[in-house]
Amino acid sequence: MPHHLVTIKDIAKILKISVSTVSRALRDTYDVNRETKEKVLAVAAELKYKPNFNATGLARGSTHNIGIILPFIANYYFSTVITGIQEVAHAKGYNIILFVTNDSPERELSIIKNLSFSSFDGLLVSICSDSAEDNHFQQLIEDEMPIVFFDRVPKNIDASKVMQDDYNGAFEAVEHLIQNNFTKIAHIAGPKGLTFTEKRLQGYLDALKKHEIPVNEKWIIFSGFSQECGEADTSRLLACEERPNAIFAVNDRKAIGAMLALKKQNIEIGKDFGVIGFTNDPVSTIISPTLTTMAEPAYDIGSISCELLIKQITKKKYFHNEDVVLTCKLISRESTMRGK
Amino acid sequence: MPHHLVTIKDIAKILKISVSTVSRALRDTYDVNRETKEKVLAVAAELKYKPNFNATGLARGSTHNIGIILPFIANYYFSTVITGIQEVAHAKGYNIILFVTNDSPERELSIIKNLSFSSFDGLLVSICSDSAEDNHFQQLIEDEMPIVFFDRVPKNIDASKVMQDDYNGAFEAVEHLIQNNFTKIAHIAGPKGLTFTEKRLQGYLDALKKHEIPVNEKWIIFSGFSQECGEADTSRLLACEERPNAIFAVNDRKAIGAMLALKKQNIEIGKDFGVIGFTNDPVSTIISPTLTTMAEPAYDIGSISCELLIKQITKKKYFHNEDVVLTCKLISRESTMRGK
DNA sequence: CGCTTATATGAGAACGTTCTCGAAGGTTTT
DNA sequence: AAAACCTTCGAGAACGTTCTCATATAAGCG
Repeated sequence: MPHHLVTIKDIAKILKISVSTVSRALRDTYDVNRETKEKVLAVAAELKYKPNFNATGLARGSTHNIGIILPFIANYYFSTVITGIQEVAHAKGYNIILFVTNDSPERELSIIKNLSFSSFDGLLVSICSDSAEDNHFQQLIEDEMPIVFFDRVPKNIDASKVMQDDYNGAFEAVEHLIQNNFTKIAHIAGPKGLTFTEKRLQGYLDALKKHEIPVNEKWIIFSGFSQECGEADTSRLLACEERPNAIFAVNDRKAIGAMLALKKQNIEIGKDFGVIGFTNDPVSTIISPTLTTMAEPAYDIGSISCELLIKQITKKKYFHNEDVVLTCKLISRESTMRGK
Repeated sequence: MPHHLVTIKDIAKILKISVSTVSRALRDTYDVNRETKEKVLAVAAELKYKPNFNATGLARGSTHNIGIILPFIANYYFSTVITGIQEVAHAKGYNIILFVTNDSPERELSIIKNLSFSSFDGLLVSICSDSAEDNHFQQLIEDEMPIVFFDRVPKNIDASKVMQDDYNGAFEAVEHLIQNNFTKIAHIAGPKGLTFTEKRLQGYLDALKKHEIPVNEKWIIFSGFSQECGEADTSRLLACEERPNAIFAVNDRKAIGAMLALKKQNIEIGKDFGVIGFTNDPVSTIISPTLTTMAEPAYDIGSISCELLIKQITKKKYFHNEDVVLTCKLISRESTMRGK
């Protein structure tokens, strides 16, 4: 039994009216008789009519799709963001199409170059670490593609951006360490060049400044986001002639790496050495001691980005770029409760 | 500067040839002169021509999209599967469209009911826990929608399925416990009714049988997949008058929950009590003691499912359903190395 | 009761492709 | 030199919608 898709024509034929009327009845346009509209809807429901998005896309120049471009998907933060995006997209009748860059600028570029304009109403993007290629996004924007950046946002592009309050989050995290008597604080940072790496670094620096703690350049290390990086960075830190007694890590995975390195040297975390992370990845409650962290509103980042994008898509002409900054929340756990 | 999309017509006009020729030149069909083909490709590249997928979709009845329907995305297993899918989809020029059911049968149903047939060339699906509604998938299949199920597959549907070897994985896991002198083995299972819950249970039962260990019905608990469930199940287990001394958990998250419950009662894991999980979630190396587990080939599940689907899409007529079963691998860690 | 204005509908072009058919010209066969 | 074939291309329909325009009928107005 070959599946014959139900089209608007079938409905028209059954009711002996024209396709245009059916088309109008199916949408919420008003120049159609109440009665005929109801009839059409009834038949459509009965036949299980579903619109052909290719056809509507072709005719109206709009699809039901929004694209997401991001570095990874297999990690707590991003997969939670996607969940948030998915939720509002689904509610508003949009499909989401996923593009994963693996944090590779080449892959990012290739994705954008091959992007079929006609396939998306808009784009949600979190750029990859070394995305020097701001101008490709610039090109997209000039071509009037609605776009909102989240989390990892480019510096020099005028577009809507949604992110957490990295600066104040970092500031509070460091102050929390200080308040718990950890004053020799190192910072395991993210890769250079990423806006939020810089903002978290600045928060760290300013918190030290406020409390008149001198900055030790050797205690600031830039590297990737992985647990392994955190572990390696910490080993380097512990080899310094002047050892720190606390670490503020740019994210939880690196903080976990740090804890593993500390454990290997039998340093008692939370007592002799404080560790604080960023994100509130569920692992932070599983490791022992449990990890203090700045919780990021990942789900909200996703849902708000998506709402903003849809606003931009639908209001196109009257839309002004918006920056949304969401606050983080300190979650105090064992890794910073100083005993001494 | 309003963005004027370049179409096949533009190319035709420039070269003073017909659109049909351009269309042919752009694809790999052979009845076109080598020279003209090269000219067309050159102009297309210069103008940065990109095909309009809505138009090709309409004309050919095929899109470049494959849909993924799954319960969750924010967890190690599924996000890794998606990464695998994404990789081959991207390589073969397909986009992936994501639908998350949140493990709710209603949501699953609503997604399928609203699925626009014309938007997908095929579907990759992992059903949700209580998806009694097999017949909706059955309907899709009868309507000739290419579809392959992965991981959480329905029982009574004739379709391609890709999964890990749950039965033997469970069998080996339990044997591993026995070999390490844990013989009073409980099983924290998944929700009833899911095929892989049953297969893992059967592996557990048969391993006990082989080693002539009697089954204790009270030591088999069915519940959800979360860490909290694992913790609760374990508390119940420890309250039994006859206590087990080992747990085989249906997945790592529940195993972690179990470990947390055991720690609260100061039971020494790996020595007095063995715990083994399933999946090889990265957390299993972070918790202390580290968790022994059966590693699932999540990435391969994704990539193979996707390859199978694309094969089904392209060969439609001559395609026969395939079942692919991938082996699991025991990763032995601290939680099962008995001291006594 | 003829005139304008509203309301409701239909005819048909348009969106950007693919695809079928046939024609033109060239090459080989007989 | 006629017949048969091959290669290359163009014209135009088709895919399922939306949208513009025109038209038919009904309602309101002086």
